[in-house]
Amino acid sequence: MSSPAFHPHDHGHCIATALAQAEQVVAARGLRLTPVRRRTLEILLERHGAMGAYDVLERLAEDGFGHQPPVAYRALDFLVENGLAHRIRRINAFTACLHPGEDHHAAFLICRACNGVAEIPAARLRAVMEAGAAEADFSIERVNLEALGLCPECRMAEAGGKA
Amino acid sequence: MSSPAFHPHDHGHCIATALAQAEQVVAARGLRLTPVRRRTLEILLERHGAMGAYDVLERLAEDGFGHQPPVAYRALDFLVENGLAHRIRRINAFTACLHPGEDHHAAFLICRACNGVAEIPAARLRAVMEAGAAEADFSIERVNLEALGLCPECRMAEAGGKA
DNA sequence: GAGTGTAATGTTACATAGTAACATGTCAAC
DNA sequence: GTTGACATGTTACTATGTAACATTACACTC
Repeated sequence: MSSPAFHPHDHGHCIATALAQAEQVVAARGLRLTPVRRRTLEILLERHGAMGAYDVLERLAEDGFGHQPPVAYRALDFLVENGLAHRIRRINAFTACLHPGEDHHAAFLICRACNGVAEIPAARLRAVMEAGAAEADFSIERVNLEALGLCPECRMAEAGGKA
Repeated sequence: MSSPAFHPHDHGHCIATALAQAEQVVAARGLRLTPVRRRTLEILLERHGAMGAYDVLERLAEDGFGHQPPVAYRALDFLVENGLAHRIRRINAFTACLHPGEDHHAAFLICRACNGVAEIPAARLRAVMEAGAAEADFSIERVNLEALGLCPECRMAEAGGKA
């Protein structure tokens, strides 16, 4: 299953795996997964949702880290640059990457109700995009592939109206 | 050619066509292309680039319209909702739609150097995205498909370094 | 052609998101 | 034990986006 985000699963396993992989990726690049960075990743991993930088910052502050925006942005940028997290422009938020190190291109399904984010493989999407770009003689460096909608749970809730 | 943005062309024609089509679309929906809205569209159409809301606002203010952010955001939102313009999240900007009324799904090629934006057809991209979403039982409502990179001109300029 | 309802425009005031610049701290290597 | 590089922290600010409400324009009715 490519996107467990919207289905029940052993989430502790998600976290452990992702953290372990993160350690590897970072070590392999001769970088350091410092306390702030690690904690930031953990915060993102706690749920399959997107979090705004300021929400992350609040959590970091509670844990004794700095209280100012750059603290969060620096850690988040580090994670994004190293493929350990993704930035979701559509909602100005960040989400942990579930399979880092695979140098994948991901696309995102964003639930507008619960803010959940599922990551789906985007190799084909990327290829199609490249083809379109080639026609315009445009060279792609990065892509943002994001869809907004409703996850199964929230769709049921909306349709049923059984609050 | 699907994306004239990065190639020489009769730009006056672009503008005239888009404005005429805008009139039609709006009329067909029983809405009004008021002065602010029309002027906002013209401003966007002046170039095949993306403009921030505050840049648009500045231009509107010069022309005697309101000076406050909601003035620009309302006009821009109106245009986006009616398919006359697109919002490019990646760079927090807006761009005129070159073929409104076709109820198309567009993807965007954004030049990071000159801020130019080309619109490419995204029917296939959308279909691929839908397929991925279906696997996760996710229902898509809107998509953002954006690529950042270099347009032909800017790539030449960068490569050559012949300033 | 005065009155009324609705949509559009305008304003103030604020909320949220992101960054530049610089001071301080940490730590490995020499 | 000093140096250099990187990481963390701060202040202060810029940029982007909205909520709430006052005012105006306009179509429609009587």
